Parts: sequence; C-alpha cells; structure tokens
Amino acid sequence: MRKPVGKKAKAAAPNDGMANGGMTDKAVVIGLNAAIVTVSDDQPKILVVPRTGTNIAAPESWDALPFGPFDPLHHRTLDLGLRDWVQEQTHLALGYVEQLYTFGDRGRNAMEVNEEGAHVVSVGYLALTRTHDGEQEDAAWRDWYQFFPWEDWRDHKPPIIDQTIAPLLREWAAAQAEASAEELTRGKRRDRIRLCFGLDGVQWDDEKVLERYELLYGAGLLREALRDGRQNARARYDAEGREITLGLPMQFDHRRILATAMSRLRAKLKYRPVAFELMPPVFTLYELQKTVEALLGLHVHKQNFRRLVEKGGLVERTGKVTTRTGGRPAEQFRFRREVLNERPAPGLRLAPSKSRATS
Amino acid sequence: MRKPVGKKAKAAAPNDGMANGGMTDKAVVIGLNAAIVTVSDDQPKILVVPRTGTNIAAPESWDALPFGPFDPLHHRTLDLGLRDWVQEQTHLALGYVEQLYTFGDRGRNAMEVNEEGAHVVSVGYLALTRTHDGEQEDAAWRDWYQFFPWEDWRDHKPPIIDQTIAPLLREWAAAQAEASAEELTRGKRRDRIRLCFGLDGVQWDDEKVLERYELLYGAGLLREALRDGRQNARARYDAEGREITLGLPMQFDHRRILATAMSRLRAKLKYRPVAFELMPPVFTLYELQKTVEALLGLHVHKQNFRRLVEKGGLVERTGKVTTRTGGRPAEQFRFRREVLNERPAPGLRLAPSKSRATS
DNA sequence: CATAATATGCTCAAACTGAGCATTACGAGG
DNA sequence: CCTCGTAATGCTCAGTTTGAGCATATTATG
Repeated sequence: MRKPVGKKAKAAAPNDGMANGGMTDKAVVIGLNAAIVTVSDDQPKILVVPRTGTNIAAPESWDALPFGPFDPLHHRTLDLGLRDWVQEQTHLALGYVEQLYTFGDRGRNAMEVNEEGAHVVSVGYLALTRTHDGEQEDAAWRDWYQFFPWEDWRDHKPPIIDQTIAPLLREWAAAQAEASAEELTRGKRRDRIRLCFGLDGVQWDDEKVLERYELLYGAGLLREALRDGRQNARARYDAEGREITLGLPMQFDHRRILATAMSRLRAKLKYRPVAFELMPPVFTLYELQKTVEALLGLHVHKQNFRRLVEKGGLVERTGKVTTRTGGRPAEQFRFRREVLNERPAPGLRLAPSKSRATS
Repeated sequence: MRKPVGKKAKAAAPNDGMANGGMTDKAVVIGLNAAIVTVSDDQPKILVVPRTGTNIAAPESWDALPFGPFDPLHHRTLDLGLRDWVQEQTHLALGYVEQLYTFGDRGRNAMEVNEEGAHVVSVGYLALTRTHDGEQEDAAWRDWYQFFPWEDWRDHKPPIIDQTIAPLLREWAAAQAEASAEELTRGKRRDRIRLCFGLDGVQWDDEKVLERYELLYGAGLLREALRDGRQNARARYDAEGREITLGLPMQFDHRRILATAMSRLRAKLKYRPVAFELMPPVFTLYELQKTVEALLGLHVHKQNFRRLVEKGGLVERTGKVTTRTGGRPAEQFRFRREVLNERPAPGLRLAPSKSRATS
C-alpha cells in the first residue's frame, strides 16, 4: 500500500456515493438545538420553550430546548444560523457559543421525521449568556438540576442516588443475562454503574453527565426510554404507587442534548475561562466561585480557589470593595482578558473540596 | 420570567420553524467524512482516496478523505452509517470512532452543493485502526505531516516555521489595518500568531493543530484559501520563483477536518487510553512511546513515560521479552483493559521532554 | 465593645513532575 | 571469555503543585 497506484478503472469508487444518483432521497433537514445556559441565584438555568405543537401554556409543556431550522440558503455556517435565530427569537446576547454534537438517531429519543416527512438531524449547541432581567414571553429559565437531580452534590450527595437510582440500576445489572453483544464490549453493567455514579468508593466525576444519562436511558429508567419503547423500559412505582421519575423528561432527545452541554461545560471550565461569560463585568471572587460551583454541582475549597484564580492571572483588582451581607467587605475583580494572549490553557482546574466547609 | 406563563397566542412560536411550511427547500444532504488514522513505522498515517471526479490515478489527486453519504433510511445513527460504509469500502476494522464536528460552511473551503444541487453538510469523524498489511486498491495511507509539516517537532523545530510561516504571518499581522470587526474580538493578530506557533518564548502547544490551520487559512497562506477566493489570499513565491505551499492541500475542507482530528486525538491521548487502539496486542513500552510521540509530534522523557504508564496501571507484563536491535531485551506488555473500570480518566498525561535526549 | 460573619492571608505536608544518573542485559568483536 | 556498544530498566532528587486547615482582617450589629 506504499504508493497509491490505482489498478482498477473504478479507482475513484469511494467517492461515487456523492457523485451519482439517488442523492435526493437521502436529503434531511437540519435542526439546530441550543442549550442556552445562564446562572442566577447560584443556580444554573437552561432556557426552555413550550413543546412543539402545544398551544396550551401549561408549565409542564415547557420542556423543549429552543430550536430552529438551518437554512443553507440564508446562512453561511451552522454557527451563524444558530446565532441568527436565537437572536431573533430570544433577543439574548449570546456570549459564548460552541457546537456540541450532531445527533442523527432514528427511533432513539430523537425526532424521526418532521411534519413533511423529512428526516431530521439535530445539531446541538451550547451557548452561555449573562443573566438579564428582560421578561421573555415565549421562553423561560429553568434550574437545570430539575432535569438532572442526581447531578447536584453541593449540599450533600443527592439522596435520589442511594434511594432510587442505585437499587434500580443494580436490579438491571442483575439481569445481565439479556445483555446484548454491543453492551458486553462496553464493559459489564456493574462496572459502568460504579464508575458513573461513584459507588463502592469510586470518586464522583462531575463531567460524566452524559454517561450517566445514557446509562439510565439504557437501563430503561428514564421517561424518554419508555416513550421510545426501549426494550427493558417499563414504568416503576414507589411504595405509594406513584410512578418513579428520575428528573423531568424533555421533548425529543433534548435532555440528552442538555446532558451533553453540561458535560462539555463542566469540562471546559477547567481549561478555558468560560465562567466569566456568565459573570457581570465586576464581581467578587466568592461570586465567581458560587457560579462555578453551581455549574459543577460541587463545592470547592475557597482559599485554594482564590489562589488559583489570582495566581493564574485570570482576574485583576478593581480596587473597589462591596459591602454585602455581613462580614468583611469583599474586593471586586474584573476578568483579565489578556490572559487569553498569555497562557495557552487558562482555566479553573479545580478539585472538589473534600471537606464540606466553605470557611 | 419566574414562571413560564404564556401570554401570547403564539406562545409556541419558537418551534414553528420546524412545524410550518417551507421546510423542504432547507433540505440538505449529509456527507460523512472519516479521518482514519493509523501509525506505522513511527509515522502517523491518514487514509486518503482519489479526489472526486478523478479517473486518473495520479498520486497528486489522492488528496481526499474517504467519505460517504448518510442515508437516514438505512442507518439508525450517524455513527452506524459511518462504520457501515467505511467497512464496506475499506474493509478496515475500526477500533475507535469519534464524531468530531459538523461543518456547514458555504463558500468557506467546503463543498457547496453536490452534483444535484443539494447543499452538503459534512460531519467529520475520527477513527483509529491498527496497521494492517492488506493491500488497498482505492485508498492509500499517507503520513499526516505531509499535510501539516509544521506539526512535527520530534527531531527539531520544523524549519518551515521560522523560515516561511513566521515571516509571512508577520507580514499579515502588519496589515492589521484591514482587520475586520470579527477579527478584532478574536484578539490581535500578533497575539494569535505568538500563541499558535510558540513564538517569542511561548510554549508550543501540540493540541492547537486546528487553531494553527485556521490562522494560516485566515491569513490567506494556504492553497485552500486561494482556491476559495479568500480576500487576502494570494500566491506567494520564494527566491527561485517557486510557489510557496504550506503543506499539501486537500480536497474541499478535508484538511480542516484532518486538523480537527489531529487536535482531538492529541488531546484525547492525555486522558483516555486511545493509543492502545493503535498497538498490537503485545508491545514494548518503547514501541508504545514511539506511537504516542508520532501522534503528538513531540518527544517525551522515556523514564517518566514508563513511570506514567506502569504506575497508572495501563499495562500489564506478559513476562515475555523481545530481543530486538541491540541492547538489553525489552519486556513485552499488554494493555490492561480493566483500567477502564478502575480509574475515571486513564490517559497519558504527558509533558514534552525539554531535552532532546531519549536516553 | 464583644460577637457574628465573611474575606483574605499564610503554612505545611503529601503528591506529582521534570530531569538526570546509575545499573542491567544482550549481541558482536576481539 | 572479556570488552564494548546499545538499549532497557531502576532510582534519586529538587522544584512545583495540591489539598487542607489555621490565623488574621474588616465590617455590621446589639
């Protein structure tokens, strides 16, 4: 295979797929889904809109991520297309935008076809925006932990893990017999559970949001799995006969996109100064810390956080102080944009504090 | 915005884009592009095929990444679609497959429309495969540094950087006047150059492959930029009047996809044991090191590399040794798959060795 | 003025990193 | 058999980074 010497007339074969007929029946429509995130009141919020086809403004039906079609005629790139309709629909100033993943799943918690029968492929995006007060009429901010109650470890290990998730997953692991071949290569169920949910002494990994979601989905424990008619999905009930729901479901595969966004954002925080996109121009270090903690779902060691941020040259003093709730006044800082031109990967590579103390 | 109370009849508006007419003219065709990578003879190789429409088997025309259409009717997911046609066309066993990015660019080194007038959006993939000897007729392996000569720092800093790239980029930076608004927000040209190419004492960052490619493209120094008719792109010639080409160009936006793949792979190596996908079942630590070095384009400290790999529990001894070229026989190891179930992020977080010595 | 509540400063041991020196085990050549 | 060349493998060490906790500073309040 040293030299690329064509030996057949059909040397160009690999590309023929694009060149010759039958292409238009492979046409799809691209939907751009945005996970637009902000943090306010120390809570990460995700922008949701009413689900497609809903006219009733019932709060439960606000379970979709905003999305819009990508029109190749009007937009030069996918990113521009996204910015455009987000701007148009929400009037939000998006600070940071990042493409997450392209989902083309059929029959797997995605929208199969749209109203005209076209297949839809959805490109997920993560976008960050500063809190702003302007009332939105057709969009609302929701605490993202409503959809992922097991992801918030700030106050304590979420009880839902030991009380509900672990038992149900163990049950599923016990039914290993029915494991598919695909699954065997991905490791035994028990191991996946341990690693994902930090059981048996394994350390909790804040970045595994998507893995955990996929695991729960695969185990048939999420409403979406039920809806999609997954094999081992079935409704479960607690002692009082109420259906067990692990977090609020979302339309289509939107919860999966949100999980992807959370994973990506939590990872990114550690090597890119993205947290500042969510801060006002001037802030105290503790405010910054609270924002980061909200996103990570973890507490960090206060003094070490300060050391990291200051020594890392990520902020500069403004000289001003703020007299807020009790205690010594806090100094106010501002993001040092120049750091982007100095260090290669300026982020907040932080470790969760083991002690619960925030002193 | 506390409660999502719909106030308008068109509360569901944000989703209407998908629901009502005019959708089919937004239809696109999805092309799956694969950057299939292997390492042999201590050189990273990328699988290339003849460019679309070429019947002549001229080696220069082998400058395209293999790609195939995504057919939503036949494939449940994008990943499965990719695996399917790669398997069919190349008969390669793909070990590791990862989606990279979805490019929807128009007028920007991407294929605008296919032969039938449909817009094409391309989804890039990275795939790893073990070296195998089977002759391929319509695909060939090429050293990826042919396309990115400035990325291989193993033997020395690539001379092309100081001799050609730096001067041309400086010239471009001097013409800052014509900088667009978009560019200003992305930081001054000089800073981007410094950070990307490790000039003025900035440390070389092996992961910035894509940033460097984009910078060169934006500066109009790449053949693709010329071809796409970018504003400040123009051919340049050296003293002997030969056109200056920075690496071999590729068809469409394939070099950009390769750059994305390289960035991603180089980053991934450090926190996931992907290098083993490229190794035979049994190998010596130095062979592993050589493979990693080939991908990173950097040398690493031999003893420390060994310490990292062994103490990290990534490998296990086989007991066997190999008597190869001179010197003490090397012990043979095998990948410890179990590590995946033990540690959360087992990778080779390695630092480049500052000394050139490999002793 | 004492107390509560924070913000901010500082210290320290343990773990990790980056480098270099030392030792070991073979094959080839005298 | 002994010596040399060549790698592989072992080990040490200083400098840095991390994870935690103690101590001090500065307000508001009663």
